[in-house]
Amino acid sequence: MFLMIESKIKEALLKNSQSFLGVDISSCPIQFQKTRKDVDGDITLVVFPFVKILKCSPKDAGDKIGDFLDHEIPEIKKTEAINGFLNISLSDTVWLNEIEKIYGNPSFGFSNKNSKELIMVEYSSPNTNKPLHLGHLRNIFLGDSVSEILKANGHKVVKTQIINDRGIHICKSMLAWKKFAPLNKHEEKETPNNTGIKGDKFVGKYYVEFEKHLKVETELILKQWDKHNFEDFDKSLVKNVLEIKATEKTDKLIELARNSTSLMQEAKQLLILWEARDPEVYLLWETMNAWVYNGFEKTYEKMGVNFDKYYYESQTYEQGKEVVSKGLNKRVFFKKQDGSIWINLEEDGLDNKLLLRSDGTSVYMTQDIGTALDRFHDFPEMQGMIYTVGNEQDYHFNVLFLILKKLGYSWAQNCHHLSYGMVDLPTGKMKSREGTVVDADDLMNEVINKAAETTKERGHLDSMTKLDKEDLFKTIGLGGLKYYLLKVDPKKRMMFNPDESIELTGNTGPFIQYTYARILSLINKGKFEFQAVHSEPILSEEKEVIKHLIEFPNVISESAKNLSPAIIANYLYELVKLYNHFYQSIPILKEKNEDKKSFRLAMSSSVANAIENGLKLLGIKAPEKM
RNA sequence: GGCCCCGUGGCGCAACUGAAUAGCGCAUCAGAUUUCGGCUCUGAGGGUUACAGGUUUGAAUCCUGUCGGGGUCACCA
Repeated sequence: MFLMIESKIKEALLKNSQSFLGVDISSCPIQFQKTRKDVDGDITLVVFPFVKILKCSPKDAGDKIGDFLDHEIPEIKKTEAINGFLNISLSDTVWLNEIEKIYGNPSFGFSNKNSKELIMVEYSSPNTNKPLHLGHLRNIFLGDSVSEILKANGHKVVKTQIINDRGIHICKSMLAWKKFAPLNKHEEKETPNNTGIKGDKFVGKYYVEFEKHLKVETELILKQWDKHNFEDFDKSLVKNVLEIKATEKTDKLIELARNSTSLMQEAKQLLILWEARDPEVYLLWETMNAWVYNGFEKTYEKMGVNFDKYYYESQTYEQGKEVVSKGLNKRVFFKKQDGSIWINLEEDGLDNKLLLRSDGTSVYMTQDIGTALDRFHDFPEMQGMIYTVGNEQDYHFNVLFLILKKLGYSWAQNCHHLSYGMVDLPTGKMKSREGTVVDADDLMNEVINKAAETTKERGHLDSMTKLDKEDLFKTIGLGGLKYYLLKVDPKKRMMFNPDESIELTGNTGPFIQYTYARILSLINKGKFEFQAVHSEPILSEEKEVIKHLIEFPNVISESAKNLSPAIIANYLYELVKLYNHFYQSIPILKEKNEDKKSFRLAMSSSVANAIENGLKLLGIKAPEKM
C-alpha cells in the first residue's frame, strides 16, 4: 500500500510525538499494512514498536495515537485500536481522488522513460547445436520480462545474448553433416533449404547423428579392449587403459574409449583447423551457423522477443587474456610452475580458480571476464548487468563478480545473476537421453492450437478476419504459456504440467486476458463519454478494487528490485479476481444514477489499463476480443 | 564429503521480506444467472508451514541441529 495519506500520517506523528506522547518516537519504525478483511478499517498502523518507549500496553498506545490522529488528519473517519494494531478508516474522498488520478493516465504505474541509468540484460544464450526447449523458454521469458520491467522503472535497457558458437561441440555436427548427410536427386547434400527443415532443428539432428555413430564406435572399442586386443592403439594409451581397468572405473574407461574413436579424433582435428581459420572449415562453420540463427530467429519471432545486441563466443573467447596479465601485475592472480594462472579465493570462502590453462588458452571464466569488459567498453554509460542463467551456475557467477571486484571495476557491484530454477515435468526431470525434452517450437504450436480450439467454441470472433483470428490464438496461447512460466518465483524450481499450461481458468494468463476483453466490451458498448466523477457512498466491492489498483506502481518497482515478474503476475491475478467480484455483484451499465455509472466505468477502465500495462511487462498482449 | 538452494492442505503455487485466525488455483462437494461477454461469481470440506530446539511482544519467514529433495565442486561451456 502506498498512499499520500500514509506519509501525511507519518509526518504528523514524527512532528508531534513529543507534545502528545511525551517522548520522541523518531527511532521507531512507522509501519503500515493492509487492514485484515474481517476488521473495520482501510489501513493499519502497527503500534508494537512504540510500546517499549511509551511504557504502556499496546492497547493504550494505540488509543493514544488514534485519538491524536482523529483530530489531526481530516481524511480519517475513525480509528480503532485492537491488540497492537491501530485500524484506520479513511473517508471516501481519499479513494475517489485516487481513481481520478489514475483514470486517464495511460502509462499508469510506469516511471518516466530513460530517467535512470542503462542496464544490460543477458538472456537466452543458446548452444547452437541444440534447438530451444522448455528450459530456454523460462530463461527467455524471464529475461525479456525483466528487461521490460526495468524499462517501466525508467531504466534504459540493452537486451543481449551471448551465443555459444565455438568449440568441439560445433565441430561434431559439422563433421556429421560432412560424413553422413544424404544426397538428393540433384546430387546435392541435404540442407534446411532443400528439405524444408527448420535450420536449428536440422543442425541439431546432425549433432544427434554424431552422438549415435560415436556410441557405436565407442562400444566397438570397448569390446576390443575387453578381449585385450590392443593392436590399433598406441602404447601410452594402452597403458592408461590397463590402469583404469584395474580400478574398475567404468565411466573413465568409456570416456577414454570415446576419445579414442576416429570420429572424435576427426572432430578435434576440425577444431584445430577452425582455430587456424582454415578457409574450407570456416566456411562450413559459417554456413551451418547461419542455418541455426535463421531457425532461432523464427522461434524468437513467434515468441515476440527480440535482442538489441548479439555477442558471439567465437569473437570474445580470446578476450580476457589481457585482463589476466593485468591481474597478474596487480597480484590479484598468481602463476603456477606449469604456467597456468589462478586466483586464490580462499579468504572469501571459495576455492582456487583457474583462469588460463598451462597452454595459454582461456577457460569459461576468462571469457566471461573478457565479455563483461567488452560490453562496458561498447556501452560506456552502462551502470550494471543482469545475467539470466540457471541456478546451476550460482557458484560460477559468485566467482565472476568477485574477481571483477578484485580487479577494481566499480560496476562489478551492479552485476547480478538472475538465477532461476530448473523446470521439471510431472514425470520428473527433462533428460535429452531419454527423449523427455519438451521442444520450444512444438510446445508453442500446441498451446496455440489449443487456444484456437477453445476460443472458436466460445469466442466472439464473427467479425474477425482469418489473419486477426490467427493473431488472437497466438496471443492467447502464448499468453497462457508465458504467464504459466512467469507466475512462479524465478528462484524456485518449478513444475511444468502441459495440461495445466493450456487451461483457461484459475490463475492463468487467458483468465486475465478474458477479464480485460470483457471490460473493453463493456466500455465500448454504450459508446458514450464518461469521466471519473465523485460518487458517494463508495461500496466495499468498489473500494477493494481501488485499494488494490493504487498499489500498482509500487508493485512494479518491487518487481524490479527483486528481478521478479512473478510479483506482477500475482498482482494482476489478484486485481482481476477483485474486479470480477465487483463486476458480479454490482451493476454498471444498468445503474440508473449517471454519476455512479460514470464512476464505475472510469474505475473499470482504470483496471483494464492496469491489466494491459501489467501484461505488457510480462510480454503478454491484451486482446480486445476473445 | 565441503559449499549453495529448497521442504507450506491430495497436486501446483502465494504470503507486501518479522505481524492479527497462513491465502489462492486445480481436484472434490453444494449453490447463483430472464447475462453488463458463465473462460464468471458465492459457499463447504481439506494445514501442528518436514522435525526438534532457540531468539522475539509476535516466526512459514531469523539462528542451531536432524531428516528429505536438488545443484555444484573440470586445464568443459
